[in-house]
Amino acid sequence: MQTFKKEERLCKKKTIKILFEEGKKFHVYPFKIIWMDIESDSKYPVRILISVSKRFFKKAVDRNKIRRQIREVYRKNKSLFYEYLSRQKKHCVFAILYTDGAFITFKELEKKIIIILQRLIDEHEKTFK
RNA sequence: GCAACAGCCCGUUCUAUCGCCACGAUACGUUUUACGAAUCGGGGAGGAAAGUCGGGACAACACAGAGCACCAUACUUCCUAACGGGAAGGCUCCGAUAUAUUUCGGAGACAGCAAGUGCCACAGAAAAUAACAGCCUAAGCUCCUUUUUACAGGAGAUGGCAAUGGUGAAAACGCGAGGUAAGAGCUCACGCCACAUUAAGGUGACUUAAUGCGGGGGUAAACCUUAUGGGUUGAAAGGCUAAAUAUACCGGGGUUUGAGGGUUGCUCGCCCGAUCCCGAAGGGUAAGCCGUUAGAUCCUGCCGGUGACGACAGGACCAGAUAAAUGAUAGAAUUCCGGCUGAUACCGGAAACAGAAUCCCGCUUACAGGACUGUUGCUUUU
RNA sequence: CGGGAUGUGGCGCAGUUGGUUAGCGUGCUGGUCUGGGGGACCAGAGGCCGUGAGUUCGAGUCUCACCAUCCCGA
Repeated sequence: MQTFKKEERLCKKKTIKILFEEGKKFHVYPFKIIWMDIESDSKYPVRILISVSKRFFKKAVDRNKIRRQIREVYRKNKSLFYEYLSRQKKHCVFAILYTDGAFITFKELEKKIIIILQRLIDEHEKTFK
């Protein structure tokens, strides 16, 4: 299912605060990923936060565009990560931050996101073995 | 037909696949409400949503009053819920055309320096009381000379004057005549300006004409004066539900002889009035609903008005998110740019400015391209 | 959403009530002292005062609009 509902987004202020204080981080240019494991009884295994800083893109239109493209790519490719987590019976939250001042094309974006999801699985395996 | 200027309006479209947000309907599950997932239906950024520069609506608190501050505005009339906005008009200045002055276009924070105070660098005698240089010394005073013995001449003191001073952004209304010892709006004619009165036109600003009185440097985006207006706060307003608890303890100060609070900033006055303020330290919560989208609303027609705009009739319901929806990809069309060409075709690239957050009316700023209207110029055809 | 501050040589800052030629420290360039470096001394360059209008005889300064940066308020 290539959906992206409210339950799949990270909305709780408290959770966000904890994530930024205690989450594990890695970089895949031009992104920065912060993730952590949580206890939850939601039917969706992952909650995600997408952020594009005002520091890199001054105009709201540009920020919206990048955020929407990231969301779109994630929506289409997330099944990989979902299947893995469902097998492990784990829940996870992560934030994906765009940390560069230039645009990249949609196809490049797609490649990067797939790399990120693969890396997340790897990191997750390392942590819980 | 082309070009320039001004005004006004629009501001990409279609298809496929996969999504997001709220609403309505249907049947289903848990079953009191409500919630959950499913299907269907129609809806989902802008002319500036931006800057947050004005003004409102709305909400809470306050609302015997007086004075002083403070802030805003500033030609007139009208429009508007209101405005620092808009319309029409007046005046001043600038540009063009013809050169009496008219016509066209543009700009103007456009009340008052003749209410007071301040400031005006350098230069210059002097930047506003008129001083200095200078000119004159008539009348009256002192001395001297000559002698026709007083009418003269000279010097001094005393007094008068604002013409001359060529510097400056700016020089004591301009210019001419009279007048005088020398001079001066001191007087007069013409002209400029200010004020007052009257008459005519205009709702009015104002215009034209006459009479009277008068002479004034500039600067209020200098202080200020005058007139008018202004209660404070701001959706983080405010209301409700849920959850959670502790005015702990310590230090300082005040107090029924009136502390403290409210009343706009202050003073007076008025009202309430018995645990009140400050510091330090600590405990709990920080989740959701209403406000929140039907309104100074939008569309069409017609009428009134020079116009901004208003009245009437009919129709429509048109975003409501909240770590924040309104999208992504692919293809096609349309427009523009570049390459190539005699021209099409073809290839490549681009599609402006920009994203609602309580709502509305303005202003300002950004903007690819296009449509319409008007004026002016050139050209072609009839 | 509301309120406020700042913008001046490369960098950090002064600049009064509009006035003649916009200063200071540091850095830069050249020279002198030294055998050389450091250091000291001397000289010099470098500014349309964030941008654009307006008021004024004359704006870094006054007024308006815009741009950028920063801060405060739950």
